[in-house]
Amino acid sequence: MINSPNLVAKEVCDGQETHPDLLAKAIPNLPDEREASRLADLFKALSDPTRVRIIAALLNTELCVDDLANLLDMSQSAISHQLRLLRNLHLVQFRRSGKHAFYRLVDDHVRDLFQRSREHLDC
Amino acid sequence: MINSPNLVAKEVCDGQETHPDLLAKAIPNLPDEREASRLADLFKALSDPTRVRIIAALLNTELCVDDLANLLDMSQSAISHQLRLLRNLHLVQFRRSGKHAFYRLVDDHVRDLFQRSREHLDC
DNA sequence: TAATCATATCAATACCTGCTCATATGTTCA
DNA sequence: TGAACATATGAGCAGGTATTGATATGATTA
Repeated sequence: MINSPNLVAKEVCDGQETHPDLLAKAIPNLPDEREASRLADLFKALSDPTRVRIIAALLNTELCVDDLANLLDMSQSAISHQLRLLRNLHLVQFRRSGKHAFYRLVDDHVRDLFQRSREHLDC
Repeated sequence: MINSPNLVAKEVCDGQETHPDLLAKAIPNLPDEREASRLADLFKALSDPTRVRIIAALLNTELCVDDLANLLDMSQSAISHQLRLLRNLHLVQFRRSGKHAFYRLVDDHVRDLFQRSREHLDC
C-alpha cells in the first residue's frame, strides 16, 4: 500500500498518513521480497529443535547419519530427512566414504550465527 | 540411544559403535532439550518473510500497527497476529500512546543477530 | 554374485502456521 | 454518552512440516 493511490492521496491532500517521519526511518531498511524470503529460509533451517541439535553436533566435527541418529536418539529416516533439508538450504554438505556419508557444516558463517545466537539466549 | 543398553553393549563387547572419536567431539556441544527448544523458538520468530520484514522495519524506529500494515501491504489483522507472536517470543515490545500502539525491538541483540545474518546472505 | 550395511526416498499421518473474516476491546473526541 | 478510530482476538481454512514405516538405492564384503 505504500505506493497505492489511496496513500498518495492522503499525503497530498490532507497529511493524514499516520507517521511519515517514522516511516521514513523504516523504509531504507526494508528488504525486497527475495531478500526477505532468503533470510526467512535461513532462519527456518534453524527453527526446529532436531535441526538445532544436528547443527550443534556438527559444530566441531563431521558425523555420519547413523552417528547422528544414535546421538540424538532419533530414527535414521528422520535424521536423513532433516539432513536433506539442511543440505538444500546449503547449511551442511557431506562426503562419501565407503558406506558412510559424513556430514559437516558448509562454512564458518553457520557456526558463527549459531554460536552467537546461543550466547544471546543467556540475556 | 546414547545411553541405551544396546549402545553400551556395543562399546563394551565388540567396539562396533560407528565413530566414537567423532562422537566424543560432538557430545560437548549438544544442547539439552530446553536449550534446543529455546534456540529453535528464537529462529522460528525470524523464519517467516512477513516477520523478517517487520523486524527490518523496526531496526531504526518504532512504528504503530497501522504504519506496519500500510508499509508492508498487509492487513491490520495479519500484522497484529504476527506482532503478538513476536511479543510472546520477547523480540518486540510496545508502548501505548493514545489510540496507537508503538512497537519496537526489545534490545540490540535482535538487531545484531538480524543484521549479521543479513550480511551472511551475501556470501 | 549374494548378503549385508548405510543411506535415501516415498507415502501417509498428525500437527502446526499464516492468513482472512468477523467481532471484541479499548481509546479519543464531539 | 455515542461515534469513530486503532488494535486485539477467535474461529476456520489452506498449505506446510516432522515423523514414521516400508522400500529403494548404492557401496562393501564374503
